Amino acid sequence: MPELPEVETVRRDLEPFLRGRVVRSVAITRDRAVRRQPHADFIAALRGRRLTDVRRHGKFLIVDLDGEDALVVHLRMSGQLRVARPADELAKHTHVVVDFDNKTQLRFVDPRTFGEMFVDPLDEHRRPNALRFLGPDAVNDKLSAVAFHALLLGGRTTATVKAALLDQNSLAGVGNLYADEALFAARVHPKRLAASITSAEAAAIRKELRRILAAAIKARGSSFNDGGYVDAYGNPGAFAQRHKVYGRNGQACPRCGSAIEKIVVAQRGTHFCPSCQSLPTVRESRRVAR
DNA sequence: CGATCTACCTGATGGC
DNA sequence: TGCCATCAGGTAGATC
Repeated sequence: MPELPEVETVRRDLEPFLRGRVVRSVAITRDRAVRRQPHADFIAALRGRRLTDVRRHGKFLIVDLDGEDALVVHLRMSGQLRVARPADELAKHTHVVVDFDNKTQLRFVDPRTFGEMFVDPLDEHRRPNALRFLGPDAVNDKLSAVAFHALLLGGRTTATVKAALLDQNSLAGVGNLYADEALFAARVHPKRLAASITSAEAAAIRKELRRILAAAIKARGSSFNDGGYVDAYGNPGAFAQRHKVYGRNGQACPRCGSAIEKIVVAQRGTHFCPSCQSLPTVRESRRVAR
């Protein structure tokens, strides 16, 4: 499932490929792939436009058009953006094909159809209107430790720290996998109340999160056998083998040897080490018991 | 208001 | 072997 490192890898693949290209035609073969606007509007907004840049905010890709709007893409669970030539075999679940002026194509492939594309106006900060709700990007250098702590607290009362990390309105880009890995590295229990996180703990979570995201980008993301995430050329990333807890329930904790457990937190499968991630206080345990 | 629940999907997996 | 039930997961929108 693409999260920040995977989307960033795709962005880096696509930038040299898309920059300067002019859209010749657009074909939508699955209605749901473009659902925020009429298909005709989407196609008309793209045809004849030149692509000037490829950016990312959280898990959203933003492809700038020459003007005041952008093509926005979210891969959700199973979406892929693939570069291709017109003669290349069409993969199953290909829902959108964009043809360019140099006989190349960008293809949107998405088995679970949760992903989507849309064209959206940019505001004065060149942010798409629909992405105004997003918090700062998780790898934004300007996000200080103090600001990060404030984001985690965020007026929350009963929400867990894991829920806070997953909240894209607070912090953009962290999904289930990297939330688990960061909390393990920072030795913070996923069920801890966000409101109880100290500044020292927040600093540790921020530091580990940034370290892990950077390492995952360097490894070109996390891929699984389910064929979910691959880069723009169809190649898997190499970071999954370095996961410490995600998908490793029952295995030995690499730090203390205890068995990794899988529980449900914030309605998500959550992996953690019960002995070396600080336990919630008794009072917190009672609050988040259900 | 914050927090939680549900819908949206399909491929993979497990049980019988 | 085949069939069915279950699960996974990000976000929007509804509900608590």
